[in-house]
Amino acid sequence: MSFTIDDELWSAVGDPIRRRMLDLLLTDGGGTSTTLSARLPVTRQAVAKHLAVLDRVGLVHVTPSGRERLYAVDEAQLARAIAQLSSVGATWDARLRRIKRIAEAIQRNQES
Amino acid sequence: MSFTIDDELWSAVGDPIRRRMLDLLLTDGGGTSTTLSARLPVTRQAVAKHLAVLDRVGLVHVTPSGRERLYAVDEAQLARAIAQLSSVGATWDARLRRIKRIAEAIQRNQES
DNA sequence: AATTGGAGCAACCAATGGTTGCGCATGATG
DNA sequence: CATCATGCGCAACCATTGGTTGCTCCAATT
Repeated sequence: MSFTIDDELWSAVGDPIRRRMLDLLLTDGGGTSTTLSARLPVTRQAVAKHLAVLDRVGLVHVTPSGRERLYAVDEAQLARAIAQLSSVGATWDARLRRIKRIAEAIQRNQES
Repeated sequence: MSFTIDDELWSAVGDPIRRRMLDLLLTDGGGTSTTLSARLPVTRQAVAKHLAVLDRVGLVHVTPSGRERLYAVDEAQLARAIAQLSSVGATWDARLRRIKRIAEAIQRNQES
């Protein structure tokens, strides 16, 4: 039980386009809806919507500069998202291992 | 670039309900749409649709038994999904660390 | 044979990710 | 200074998806 995970955060990084956006923002150190859309297979408007989602969950923050709106990754929040990802992965991993252990125990029992 | 990630697999585990379903299937060792829906905040039909999604990407498999259809987690496929999760996490983590390193280097430069 | 209960199917609804088209404001250019 | 052009936001619209209800069907139990 007890999903320590923040569903909003997860679903924010659940979208493949948003993951690529985070990737671009990380490697380029920032970007606008226009610059991002130039490197993605979707329109500027779609990118803007995604940026709004990422902004809502705090994964990016924006700094207006003239007529541009420059977005950059919030590193602390991304770190939290990463932690939650690996947390769920670890949980499942542990369960899989437990199942395997039990299965092996049963097999040992049957052999004896 | 090169997203080694299988978007279908990711988006399958991207849904919070489906994650909880996988969780239940893992802990209980299997279940049907009816038994799962009893422990989830959605209807049997919704669960059935989710099971169809999980089945399509191979995260679960079904064994008909009488009038029931028993679903269980495909451990190998789940293991692959976990690997991809942690892979993306590791990538981002590395990028964050690199950024931090660069930032520190700059700061050291400015101090000198 | 009648009843019960699990599962599938269809219609429908809301939210989301995508598009196009437009207007607006601000920075660059003559 | 006037004009051009560009970056952005807003609105309407469409397709897909996750959810519901209502029904039928089929197999197990009694």
